[in-house]
Amino acid sequence: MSAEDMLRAAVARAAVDLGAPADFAAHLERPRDPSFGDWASNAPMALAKVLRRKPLDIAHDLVARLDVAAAGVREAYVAPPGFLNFRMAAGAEAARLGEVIAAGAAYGRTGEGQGAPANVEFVSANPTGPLHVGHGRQAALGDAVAALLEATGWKVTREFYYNDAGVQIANLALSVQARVRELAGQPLEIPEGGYHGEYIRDIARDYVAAHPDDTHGANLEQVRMFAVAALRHEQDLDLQAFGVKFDVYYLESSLYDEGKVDETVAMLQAAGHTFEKDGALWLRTTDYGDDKDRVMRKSDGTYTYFLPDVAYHVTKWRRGFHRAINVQGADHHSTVTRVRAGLQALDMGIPAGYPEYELHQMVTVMRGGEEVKISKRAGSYVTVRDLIDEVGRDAVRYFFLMRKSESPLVFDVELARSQSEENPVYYIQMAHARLCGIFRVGEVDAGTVTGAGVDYALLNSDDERELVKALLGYPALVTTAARSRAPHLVASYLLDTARLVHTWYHKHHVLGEPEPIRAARLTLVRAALVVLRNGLELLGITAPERM
RNA sequence: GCGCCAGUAGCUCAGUUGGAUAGAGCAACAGCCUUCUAAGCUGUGGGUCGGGGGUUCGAUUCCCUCCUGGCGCACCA
Repeated sequence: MSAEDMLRAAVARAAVDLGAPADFAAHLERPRDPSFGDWASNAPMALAKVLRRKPLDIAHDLVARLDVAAAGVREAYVAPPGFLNFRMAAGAEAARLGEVIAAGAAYGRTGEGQGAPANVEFVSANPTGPLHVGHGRQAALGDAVAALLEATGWKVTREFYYNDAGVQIANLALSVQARVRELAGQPLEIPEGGYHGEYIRDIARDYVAAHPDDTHGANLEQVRMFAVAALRHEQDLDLQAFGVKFDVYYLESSLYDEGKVDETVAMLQAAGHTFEKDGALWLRTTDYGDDKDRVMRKSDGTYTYFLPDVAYHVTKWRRGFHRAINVQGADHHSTVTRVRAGLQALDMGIPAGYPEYELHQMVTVMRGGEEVKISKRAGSYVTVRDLIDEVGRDAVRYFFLMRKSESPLVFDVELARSQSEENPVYYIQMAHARLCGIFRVGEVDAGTVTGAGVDYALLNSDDERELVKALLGYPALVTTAARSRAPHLVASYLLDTARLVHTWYHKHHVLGEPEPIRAARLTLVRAALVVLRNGLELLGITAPERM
């Protein structure tokens, strides 16, 4: 039992003695201001109502009854308006650094998910163009959310859904065909809703080279397949450059090929939630919270996008993913209610909140102080690879993750480049590299630093105590970030912790100090390295040993 | 008009199940390199947490309402 748990239990025990309900759970927190001690509890205020007494009176009674020396508490005192503040004995908290080191790469990981399968779907770009910055944000976010779930005990599958069927792909095929014909000397006629990007011209050229027998693009199906394959390959290269790996690529077309779309329609009809109107087949999504009913099968006999979406999520459920998280742009939020409604209408026992959605706001790209309008159709573009080439993979990852997903993100390309020296990601990496330097310069084998025999009371400066507290708070941070699917909390934590490291590093030396101090500080350094490395790993950012 | 998201320091943003004097980075100003990386450190100034109600011992946090901005409201995805 950790000191924290012992302290919490002791407070609860004393509270029950004073008449609190037997199941009273004491809340402990790290006070923002160190002058309020190392731990604080609001128990007296929480108990004021049920005990019908003043918080301060309760607080004094609690302190009188508390026996917390065993938990490492040096001093327990009352602070208005009714807090209990605890100051820990010297070294009481630092004594746990050995656990951090022993856990190593596993430090911060929990078994909360119990190995249950979880599916994280992200990027899922149509194969109609290269990945742009919006996809970049989603790639960084989805990968980090997946990593957070893995760190908390889920068996994660990273999945990419290719919308390789439907109207957009037809437009793509026609656009490439138009460029092929242009190459053959015919006038350019890109269809309504077609794609104008330069990359379409490249694909057309490659197509003609690969199919000299079809210089006019007469075989539209062949053009389509060629274009989709080419763009999938491009997107793979983008993802590779970004260091994102998927376990499953799921093709929308396979849902049609395998009859899953038809099957879903039949199931919905059998469940009795459909009706026909104006020559179309509708789903009564209003039964499940939608504001209007939705067309499933258009009057021309083809399906709307939402039906394969439902069929696709049925496969997720049947593949054993009873937890599914979809990372999507907020501009798709209208699909949430619809997909869930479709799954509910199947009456197959899928929970109402399935799948979960992590929606992120848009990315605006600034270049030269002006917004770059992103339009696939107009061909105005900033690709993920452009960004990585200019700013570097680590910085791109960090910038995409440093804000909560609900906030819009402005990515000023030139700013990210010009400020690279003051970039927060370098600040964090520098903290890691500096600490590595201590082992390197001192010619100390980090593996020999385990904390054994160390006098932790020597780590008693304010800087050291703050750093120790931050390191010990890492597992709780990971748990919180995973539960709320919020990698930005990790980014923010790392920045704070790196600051503590730099401050400490500046004030305290390790090498050349008397042996007991040197040993204690080396232990602190190694524990800090473990945390920085694990945190950066979660975000998909490297932890360089020297810079 | 309806729905979702946001509004916190000059700028960009954090703020963990409601807690104490609301934080960080950048920018501004003043300092610090003979010692493990100055890509660093120390200090100073900077706020009507969009407005107004409500719940609470206590609200940036929860509820209501209004204002502003973004996104979405297809037999497109």
